[in-house]
Amino acid sequence: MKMEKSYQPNLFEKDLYQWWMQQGYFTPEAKPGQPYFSMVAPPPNITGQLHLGHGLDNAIQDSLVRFKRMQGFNTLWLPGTDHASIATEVKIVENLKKQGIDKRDLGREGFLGKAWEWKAQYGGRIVEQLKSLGSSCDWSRLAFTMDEKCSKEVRKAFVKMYNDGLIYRGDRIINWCPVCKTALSDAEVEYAEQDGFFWHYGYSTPDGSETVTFATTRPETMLGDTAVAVNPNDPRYTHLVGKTVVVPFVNREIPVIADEYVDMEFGTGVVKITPAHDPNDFEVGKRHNLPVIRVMNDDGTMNELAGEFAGLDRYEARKQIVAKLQEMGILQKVVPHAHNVGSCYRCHTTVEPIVSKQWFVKMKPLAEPALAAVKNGDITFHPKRYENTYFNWMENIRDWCISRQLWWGHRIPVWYCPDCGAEICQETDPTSCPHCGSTNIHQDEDVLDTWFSSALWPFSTLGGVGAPDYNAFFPTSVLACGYDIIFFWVARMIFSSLYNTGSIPFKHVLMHGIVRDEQGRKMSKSLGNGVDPVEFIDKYGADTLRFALINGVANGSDMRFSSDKIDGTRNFMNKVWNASRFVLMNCEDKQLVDITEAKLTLADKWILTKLNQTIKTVTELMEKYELGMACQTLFDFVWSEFCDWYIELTKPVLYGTDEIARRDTLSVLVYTLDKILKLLHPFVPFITEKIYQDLPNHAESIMVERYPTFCEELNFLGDHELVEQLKELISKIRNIRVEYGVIPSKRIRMYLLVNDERLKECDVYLAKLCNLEEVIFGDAPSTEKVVKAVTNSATCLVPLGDLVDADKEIERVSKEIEKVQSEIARARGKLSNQGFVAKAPAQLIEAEKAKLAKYEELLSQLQERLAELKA
RNA sequence: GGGGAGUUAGCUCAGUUGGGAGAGCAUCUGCCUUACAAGCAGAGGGUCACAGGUUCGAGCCCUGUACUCCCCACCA
Repeated sequence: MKMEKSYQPNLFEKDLYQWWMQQGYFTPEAKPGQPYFSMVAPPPNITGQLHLGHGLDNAIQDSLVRFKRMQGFNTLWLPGTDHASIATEVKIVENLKKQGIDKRDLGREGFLGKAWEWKAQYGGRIVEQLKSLGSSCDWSRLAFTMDEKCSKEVRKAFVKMYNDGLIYRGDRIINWCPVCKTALSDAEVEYAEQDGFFWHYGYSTPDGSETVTFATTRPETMLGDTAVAVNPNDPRYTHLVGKTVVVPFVNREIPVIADEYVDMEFGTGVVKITPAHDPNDFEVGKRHNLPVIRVMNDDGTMNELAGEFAGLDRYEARKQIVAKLQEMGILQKVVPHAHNVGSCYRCHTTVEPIVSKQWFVKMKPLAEPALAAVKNGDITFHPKRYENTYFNWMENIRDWCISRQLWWGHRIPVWYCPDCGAEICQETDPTSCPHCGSTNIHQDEDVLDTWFSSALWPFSTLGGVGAPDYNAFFPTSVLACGYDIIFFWVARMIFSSLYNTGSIPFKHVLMHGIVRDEQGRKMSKSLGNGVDPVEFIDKYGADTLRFALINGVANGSDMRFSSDKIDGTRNFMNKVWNASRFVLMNCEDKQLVDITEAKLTLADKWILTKLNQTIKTVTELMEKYELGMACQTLFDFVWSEFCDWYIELTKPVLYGTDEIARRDTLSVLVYTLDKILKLLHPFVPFITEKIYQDLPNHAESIMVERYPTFCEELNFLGDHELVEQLKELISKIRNIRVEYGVIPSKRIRMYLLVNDERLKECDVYLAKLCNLEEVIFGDAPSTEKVVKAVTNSATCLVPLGDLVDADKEIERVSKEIEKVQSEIARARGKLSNQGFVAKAPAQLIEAEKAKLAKYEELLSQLQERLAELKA
C-alpha cells in the first residue's frame, strides 16, 4: 500500500464514484412497506452555473442519505435538474440568437425542440458537476419537471383543480415584467426602496371653479384615470362628491367618488384612481363600476389610449407629462420621496402593475389543510421557528397567479372553441370541440408558473399516485433546502400534495441558510464574489468542501465561507489521512485479532469508551438533523482524542518488543479507525472510502456497511476515568517542562507518588508523552531539588537540579492554590445554600460534594507544598 | 405596519430540556519528537449588548431598552 505523505485531492475521487455507480449502490429497489428514507432535492436551475448554495444543499442531502443508508434504510434520493423558469427561456432565446435564429420563426413546437437540445447539453453538465460533489443520487431516476411523467401529473393536477373550481381565469392587476413580457406571481416580485418623487397637481371641475389636488408617484398613469376618490367622512370634499373633474391631455370627465380606502390623514386626502394600473385602484374601480382603461403595452410603452404620448416608453412619457403639466401651470410641487418599487426577481426590471386576463388558483381552500398539517405536527420544520414564517404566509395568502406568457413551460391545458364559445379543460389534447364538434379549436397560449409543476415534484417524480416508487417511497422523509424558497416551493409542495394525493409530501423540512462570502455578503455574479464549487473541488477536493459547508453551522442560519474555514477543514482532512497512514503503516504484515479477544491496555479501553460516547452523541445529533454539531463532535473526537492522545499512547506499545501486545493494540487502532471512517463517511465520502479499502479485512464498500452503534461490552468507564487523570498529570508535567525552560529534546527523570495503584501501569505512557528517561515510583530523596505537581490521583516530583527556583515555584503553587480555592468557594457556596440543598436534584448535590472533597484534598497538598517551599 | 433572527474571546461562530463559559482562526513561547510544519507542546484572552424579573441557581426562561439583519405587506 502506498499513500501520499499528505492528502492530495482528486487522485481517486472520480474512480471511486464511477465504481460506486457500477456497483449499483445508488439505485435502490422499490420495496413497498419496507423502512425507507426518501428525499426530493431542489432542482438547480441549469441556466446558472452550480454555486456554493447547491454545494451546501448537496452536502447536507447526501450526508443524510448516506447516513440513513448505512443505518439500513432503503434510501431513495431523487435528483432533478431545472424547472421551466423565465431565466431558462431567456437563456434559450439568447442561445438561439447566437445561432442567428429567432424563436418566432421556429414556432412554438420548434422552439421547444431546440430548447430540449440546449437543455440536454447544459443539464448534462450540471449532473456531471453534481457527481463531483459525491452525490449518491439515483441518477437512473433523474427527472425534469418537463419530463413526460411529470408533465402528465401537471395536467392531471390542473384539470382536477379546474373541475373543482379552484382555478379561474379573470381580469386582475398582476405584476407585469416589461422585459420578460410575462406576468409574475406576488412571490416573484422583489421590493427595494428607490428615490422617487411625489408630483402634486390637481384636476379641475369642467367649469374650472374647483380643483382637487393629489400627489402621485406615477404621473403617466393619469391617462388611465377614471375617477378621483376621497374619504366619505372628509368634510373638506363632501360637496364635491358626485361632481366631475377633467383629466388633462385626454380630456376625460371623471367622477369624484367617496371610498373608505382613502386615508384622510395622508397627503391631501385625495387619490386619483387608475383601475388598470394599480391593485388598490382596481378594487375601488370594481366597487364603483368604473371603466378600466389600460394605457400601456406589454413592453412598457404607452398605447394608443395614451393619446399624444402613445408609443413612448413609460419613463419617457412620465418625463414629458411632468414637463407639460408644468408648462400648463398645473403642477404645484415636486417632493422627493423614497418609496418601495417592485422588480422582477429574474431580470430586475421594475415591474408594472397592469390589468390583464390571467389564470389564478384559489388559495383559501388549499391553505387550510396545509396549515393544519404543520400545526398538528405531521410536518416538522427544523429549526422550528420557520414554521412561523410558513404560518404567516399561509394565513395571509392571496390567490396565486399561475399563468405566464412564455414559450418554454407547461402549456395551460385549456382550449377555446370560437364557434360555440366553449372552454375545454382536459388531460388529453382534444381534436374537436366536445360541445359543437368544431375542429376550429385552439389552446390557451399561456404556460404555467414554473412553481406549479415544481410543487408536484415529490409525487410527480415518483410516477404519480399508485406508481411502484410512489408506493414504496411516498410520503418522502425529508425535504432539505434553503429558507429562501419556503414560499416558492416548500409551501406549495405541501398544499399541492395534500390536494392531489391526500397526503403530506414529506415529514420533515430541514432548512439551511445562505452561503455568504467572507464579508458576509450574499454571493452574486455582479459582485464577482461567488465561488464555483467545481473549481473549488479541483483545488481542495469535494470532501473538504462538504465538511467545510456543514461543520459547526447551526441549522437555518447563514454561514460565511472564509479562507480560514477552508484551510482548517483541509487540515482536518489531512489529519484523517495521516492518522490513517500511521495505522496502515503499522499494519504491514501484522496479524490482527478480534478486539473482544485482545488484552486491552488502559489506553485501549479509554479510546473505546470515548468512541462509544462519540457514536452515541453523533447518532443522536444526526437523528435530530443537527449535522453541524455532529461534524463538530467528530472533528473533536478524531483530532483531540484519537490523534492527539490515543495514537501517542499506542506508540510505546507499537515500538516495543511485545508482539502480542503490539498485535492487540494494533487491532484496537484498526477497529477504532474503521469506526471513525464509518462515522465520517456521510460527510466525507471519498477519503473514507479510499482509506477503508486499504484497511485489513475490509468489506466491499464502506458506503453499504453499517453505521457504528454503541457497544456495551467495550465500555470501560472506570478505566476511562483513570486515563483522564493520566492526561491531566501529563499536561501538568509538560507545563512544568515549558515553564522551567527544559528543552523538549532533553529527557529527564521523574518521581511519582500515586493514589491509584493502576497508575503504576502508566509509566511507559508518561515516559513517552513527557519525554522522560525514567519514572521512579516513590518519593524523591531529600537531596534532590524538585518541582512538584499535584493532581488528585498522583503527585509527581521532577528533579530539575539548579533549574529549580524557589521563588518561581512559590508563585506557581500559589497561583494553583488560588484556582483551587475559588473552586472550593464555589462548591461550598452552593452546598451551604439552603435552597440548593433542598431543591436541587440529589445527583447534582452528590457531584458537588465529591468535587468539594477532591478540591479540598488537593488544596491541603498544595498548601503542604507551599509550606515546604517557604521553610 | 406585521413576523422572525441576531448581539458570547481580537475575528468567525458553537452552546437543544436552566446546574462549573467552548471551538477554529489570530496572538505569545518553545519545538522539523520516525502519521502529519496542512504539524506538535504550552500560554494568554470573555461583566455571554444593557436594565429589570422568575428561580436555590440564568448565556439559556419572562419583560423592557438599544443597535444590527432578514422576510412579508405596502398609502396614492
